[in-house]
Amino acid sequence: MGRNRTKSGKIRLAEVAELAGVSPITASRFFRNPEALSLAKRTRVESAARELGYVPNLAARALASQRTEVIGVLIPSLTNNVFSDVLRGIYDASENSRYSIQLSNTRYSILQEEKLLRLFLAQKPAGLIVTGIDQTTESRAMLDAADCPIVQIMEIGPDPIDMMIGFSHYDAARAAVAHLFAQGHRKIGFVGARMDPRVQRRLDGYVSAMKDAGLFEQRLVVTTATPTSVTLGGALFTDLLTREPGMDAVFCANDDLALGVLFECRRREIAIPEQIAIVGFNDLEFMASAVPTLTSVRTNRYEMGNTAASMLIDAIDGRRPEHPVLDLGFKVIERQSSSARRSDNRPAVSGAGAANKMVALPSGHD
Amino acid sequence: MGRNRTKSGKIRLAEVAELAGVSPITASRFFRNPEALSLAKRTRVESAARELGYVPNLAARALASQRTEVIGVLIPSLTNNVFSDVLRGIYDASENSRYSIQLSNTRYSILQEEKLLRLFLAQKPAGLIVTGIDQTTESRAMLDAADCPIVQIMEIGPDPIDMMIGFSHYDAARAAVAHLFAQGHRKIGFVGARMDPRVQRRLDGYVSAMKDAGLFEQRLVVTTATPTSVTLGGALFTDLLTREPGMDAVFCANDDLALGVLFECRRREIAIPEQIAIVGFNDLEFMASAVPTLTSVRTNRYEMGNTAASMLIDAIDGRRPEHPVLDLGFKVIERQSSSARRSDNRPAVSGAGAANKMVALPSGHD
DNA sequence: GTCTGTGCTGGTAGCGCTGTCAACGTTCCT
DNA sequence: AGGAACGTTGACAGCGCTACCAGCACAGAC
Repeated sequence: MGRNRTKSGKIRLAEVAELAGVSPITASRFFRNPEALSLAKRTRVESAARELGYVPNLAARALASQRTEVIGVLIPSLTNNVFSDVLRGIYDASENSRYSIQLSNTRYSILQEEKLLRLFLAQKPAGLIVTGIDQTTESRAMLDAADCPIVQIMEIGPDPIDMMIGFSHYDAARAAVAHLFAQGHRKIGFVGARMDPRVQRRLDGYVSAMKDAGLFEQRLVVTTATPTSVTLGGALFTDLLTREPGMDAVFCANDDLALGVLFECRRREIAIPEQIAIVGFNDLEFMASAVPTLTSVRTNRYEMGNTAASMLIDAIDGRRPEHPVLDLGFKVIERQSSSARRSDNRPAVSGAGAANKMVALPSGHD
Repeated sequence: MGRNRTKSGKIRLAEVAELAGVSPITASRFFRNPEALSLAKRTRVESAARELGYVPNLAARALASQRTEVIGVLIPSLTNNVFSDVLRGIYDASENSRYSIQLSNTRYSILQEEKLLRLFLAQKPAGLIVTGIDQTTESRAMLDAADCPIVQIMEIGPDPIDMMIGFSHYDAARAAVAHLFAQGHRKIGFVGARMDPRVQRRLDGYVSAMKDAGLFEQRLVVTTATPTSVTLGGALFTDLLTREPGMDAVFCANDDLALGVLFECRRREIAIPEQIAIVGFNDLEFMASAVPTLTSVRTNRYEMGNTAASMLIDAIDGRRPEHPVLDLGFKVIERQSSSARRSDNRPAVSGAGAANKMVALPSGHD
């Protein structure tokens, strides 16, 4: 056996076929569509492959079949822990499939995204996951013309390219503000960093809610293009406080900023929520643990990535979902930092997040 | 032109060659080793490729050349933000090279690692980045036999497979404990989660430092196999406090735990650092922003990933580094949470981390 | 003038696999 | 009995690229 090995010493499909006593093409079929083989040959090929430790050569397969088993993923940031949750979901879903993930970082640039898209598309990916709904016209054209399934993640909007999974950042922000209104807050500040399209839509949601209540003032909004950080949260909050000392609540575009605000309040001995209420966004793990515990808008990041990859793989395999657009919703998780009145002025010793009251549920339009 | 396009409509090398008026093989050389062409042909091929928008077919290239331009990366976790920094470094370094990254998650299982390694190696990667120095015997054998450069990251140790970049977690932990000793602390607790090999070595460093000082007691150590979180930090600290109420400092195996301890202290109204000092590990961004600011051991995660990928790419291209083992060291960043006496009993309003005093520098053995 | 070496170029022959289509045997129907 | 239908199998011909080696022109050495 193995008398005609490839020079690299690797086992080829031909060797497996020879050992199994079938033609190479039959052995090939075993790996792609085992049901097409008779039970006898199937077991023969299987044991031959196992015995020889055969691993298919993906390059040869890709070349011959004119398609790859690669799912391209375009995300804007590797730093942001929001995306690490999404990615984990994607990788988990891909793990038991035959598809592998090819990840690229657009760095929040739609031009960079366009460039990467061109590169990806040239390699004929099996599927594509792209972030958001803001692409260049050129990118959009390429995606529309692509002959593979595509999922847009992180948010939902009109006119999907193919499939779409996310939630309405606009509605989520409105819900957060509505929650603060319900607690009696009126002068609600907005703190935002990076200002990518999704943060922008959170700002839009905030603005619309404030305007609806006749409470909007431009000086209540502080934003920057700088990437987010805890420290930045403190700095932006300081800005906001200078502009509007009478502020009674802050809605932060993400949880890092909210933590920064919390610490800054502590530095300034501002009582939370008595003097200032805080609401964050994303509901990262630490929010339930902070003192006081921090209210946040929970988003289903892992599920988003996981479902996106599952839907994509199903679509690649010809099982298109009934509903190509999936709204995963959000929840306002109400905690101490925004409760109308604290039951006890000193923090509870009992531990964090004992009772996370949920306020607004699933989501969006409809 | 294009009279013999491939059916998929894609431009092939042959088309480029035809337009440039050279043979396909010459055009091929242009992309692999442009210096080998005469200037005239080089410019002709270049403009032909640009004009046609040629993108090479990587599958065909891989099949013909018997090697891929893929760098395999094996990391134990996608959740842990320590790895997101490392990954960012890796992706950044790969971005301007012709290599692409293939990422897989071992989930802290060396058996899973072995399985993934087998898969990777079968595709003849151009290079490999693996986490840590604890592989199965089988994995080790495969890696030793692999005919591509390999970099081990996150820590350094004896007997590198090929290249290695990281720092001594053992020494870093000893330095953290030494810093606490220097501040006058004696009953120093250890809080650790997940207990992967690197956390284990931090514990070992802590134990040895404590034993050297004759201060080690088993009940000062609280660990769990549970993945780390801020909330867990509070819970483990609570445990520790029950066992040893007289404790005057805690060394946390990572910053999330440290933040959890900080919040738990706040809940219990334990003054930091007067009653208990805190030292974390990794120096994540929020440590400088917390109130009080938190001492931590700074590790060069981005640089580790970035340098690892750069070294690897250089090695693939035949430029092996002078020193295959690189110790990136660490720094104990001393902040309020472990200062011997606070200049002012109330936290400074001025903002965080104004003066990060560095204590122990670079590192390890030398 | 012949020979050797160097720089550049091209022809040939695959890399390992799969798409396509034809062919076979068997069953079931008319 | 003849034929259609199905399930199963195999032969052939590439996929687009590169390794290998041969060949050419030219320069310098003898």
